[in-house]
Amino acid sequence: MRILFMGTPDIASGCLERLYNEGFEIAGAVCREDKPKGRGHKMMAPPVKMFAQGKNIPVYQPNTFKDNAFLPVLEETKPDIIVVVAYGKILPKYVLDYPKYGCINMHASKLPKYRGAAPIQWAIINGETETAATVMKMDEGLDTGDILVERIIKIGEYETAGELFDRMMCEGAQALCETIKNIDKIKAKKQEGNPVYAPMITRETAHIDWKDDCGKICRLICGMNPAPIAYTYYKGEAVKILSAKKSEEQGGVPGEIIRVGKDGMLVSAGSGAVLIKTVRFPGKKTMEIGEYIRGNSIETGEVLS
RNA sequence: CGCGGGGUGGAGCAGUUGGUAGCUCGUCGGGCUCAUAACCCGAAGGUCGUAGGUUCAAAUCCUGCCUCCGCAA
Repeated sequence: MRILFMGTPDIASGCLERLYNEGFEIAGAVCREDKPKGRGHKMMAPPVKMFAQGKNIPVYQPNTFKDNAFLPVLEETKPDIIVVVAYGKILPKYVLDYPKYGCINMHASKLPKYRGAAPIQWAIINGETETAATVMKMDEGLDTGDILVERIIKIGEYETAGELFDRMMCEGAQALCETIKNIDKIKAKKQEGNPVYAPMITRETAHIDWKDDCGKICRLICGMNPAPIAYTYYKGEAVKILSAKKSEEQGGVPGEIIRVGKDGMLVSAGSGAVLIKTVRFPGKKTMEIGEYIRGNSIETGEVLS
């Protein structure tokens, strides 16, 4: 079984690593092109490329699939199956049809919920108590393929997107292994239920609306961690909030800082309040509120926006 | 050449008209208290990132280097 792997970010790299360690034959790794990233805008190779290069797996970074542009790679690698994890581009039909076993995709949600770019984050933001690592047979739609393997994952109350990502990577990789090993026996199931889309997370998604319920705000904070990080404005400066707990305390207008102590900063919400524990002020590193107030001050009564 | 901030006792910070290094917390000792992460008294602990330069004198001005971080993508 020759596998052509397609994926770009960490979660894809983790799955590729697992497949590699399981001994599957990886004919090649396809990922998006290098992009200028980080401080100084240096060109950075995506995680999948980094891993593949370390294992001497051929890396392909096509800029387009139009007009059979990818055909030479398919003919060169001759995959029996293509495994896709967070690749970031739509595959045209000629690619989907090329391998004997078609293309399978690991998607980080319990389909048909959270089809799209940011399933993990939205599952957390919306307060789902469980999600899944789902492997489906790809078709031409966006995450609309028939389900092959589904591994349910419980979501903890204050679980961050980062934590869920890690577990998703494990379960997802496991699901992929199961699928590939039993590809002949597995019966695909149609997705059942109403689809829900998980659009890309933008900067605005991470902006806290203090008129929301305290529980929702906390979920947003968890769902936006470790990226892009939920934020609010304190005296005109964007302050990122890494962690917080909900509180039943009432008082003040939404966004008003009720009190500040070493256990955190209590901020009034639309209903209830939020005890902010970890923050990052502009130019500063991430700090617990208790640490921050030793050398800096936060004024009670200010209203965050 | 994307923009920007910082490296000062264990932690977070102050300290630019250059001239004895300070604050909050923590730590250690003691006291108070039924008791405490609370309070009071006291103590220890800093080559001010590094290499040079200017100067009678530099944490503070100039230059190179190392290094950490934030934003934007």
